[in-house]
Amino acid sequence: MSKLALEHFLPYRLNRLSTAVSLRFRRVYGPHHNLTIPEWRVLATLGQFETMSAKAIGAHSAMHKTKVSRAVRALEERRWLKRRESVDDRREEFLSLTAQGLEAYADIVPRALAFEAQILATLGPQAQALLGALDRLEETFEPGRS
Amino acid sequence: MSKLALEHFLPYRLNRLSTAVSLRFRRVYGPHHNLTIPEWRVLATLGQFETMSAKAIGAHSAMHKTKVSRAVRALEERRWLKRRESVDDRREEFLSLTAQGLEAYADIVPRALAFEAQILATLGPQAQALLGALDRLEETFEPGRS
DNA sequence: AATGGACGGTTACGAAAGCAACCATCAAAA
DNA sequence: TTTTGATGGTTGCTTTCGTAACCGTCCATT
Repeated sequence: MSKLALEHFLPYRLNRLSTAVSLRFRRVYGPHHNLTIPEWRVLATLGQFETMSAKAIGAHSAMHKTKVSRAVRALEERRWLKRRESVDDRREEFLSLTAQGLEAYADIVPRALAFEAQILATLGPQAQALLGALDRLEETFEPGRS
Repeated sequence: MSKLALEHFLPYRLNRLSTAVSLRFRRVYGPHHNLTIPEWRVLATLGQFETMSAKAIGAHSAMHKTKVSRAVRALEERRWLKRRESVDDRREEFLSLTAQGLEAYADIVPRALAFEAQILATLGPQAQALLGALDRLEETFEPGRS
C-alpha cells in the first residue's frame, strides 16, 4: 500500500509556505498593524492604478466581490479611500486613495519591496528558478490572467 | 515614488498559487467530496504514522490544536478514526484510523501522488528548482521543523 | 499528602470568508 | 415605453478559524 509523507507533499508545502510568508509580511505593515490582507490588496491595487471600480479591483487582486466590498468600506472608514460615483453608469463607483491613503501606501511599499528582495536574496541564484516555476504554475492553474 | 505591481509580488503570488492548488486538489478526494483540508491532514498523518496523539498530529501537520480537535471529531463521526485512551497519561488519547479510514486513505493517496506528479511533470526540469527553493524557504521561514 | 504550575484536549466567543439573495441600474428587445 | 435579463455592489446567513478560557490530569516541590 502506497504511503504519502505529508511534509513533502507539494500542496501542503505550498500552503504552509504561503501562510508563513503572509504572516511574516504582516510585520511590514509597520505602524499600520491592524491592516488585513484584503485591505492591503485594495490599497496596493489603487496605489498601482489610481482609480478603479470595485469589480476591477477584485479582478486584479483575485478577491471575491464581497471581500472587496468589505475591505473598501474598512479603508473608507480609515479615511484612506474615497468613492466617486460614476456618471455614465450609476451602479458602479470609482474608488481612489485619499492623501492619507497615498501616504500609507508610500510608507508600506518600500518595505514590502525590501521584504520581497530579502526573500529573493536568501534564495540567491535559486530565485530565478522559483519565479520561473511560479510563472509556469500560474499559467497552469490560473488561466485567464494576463 | 516607488510603486508595486501586486500581480508580481511574491507573497501575493504564493498565496494565489497555494489556494489554486488546494482547490484543484479537492477534486482528488474523489467520492469523498466533503472532506476538508484539516480532515485530510489528519487522515494523511495517521495513515503515515498509524497512531498518534492529537498534539503530535498538530505538530506534524502544522495545525492549531483546535483545528485538530475539530477535524478529529469530524473523522470520528465519519467512522474513519478511533480513539484509545492512554493508560500512563490519561490526558492524551491515541488516535488511529479504522478499517474504513484506512480504506479511504488507500483510495486517496495514489490519486494525491498522481496529482503531485502531474504538477511536477508540467514543470519538467524546473521541478527540482522549485523543490530546492521550497527547501530553502521553509528553512528560513519555518525553523524548528525536522 | 497537599499544592501549584504545566500540559493535552475541548469549548465558547468573536472575526473573517463565501454563497446566495437582494437592490438599484443599465441595455436590449418587444 | 415597457419588460426582461444582466451587472455592480451590499447584506444576511452559515461555516471556518484562532484566541482565550476552561477541565481534568500529571508532576515537582514542599
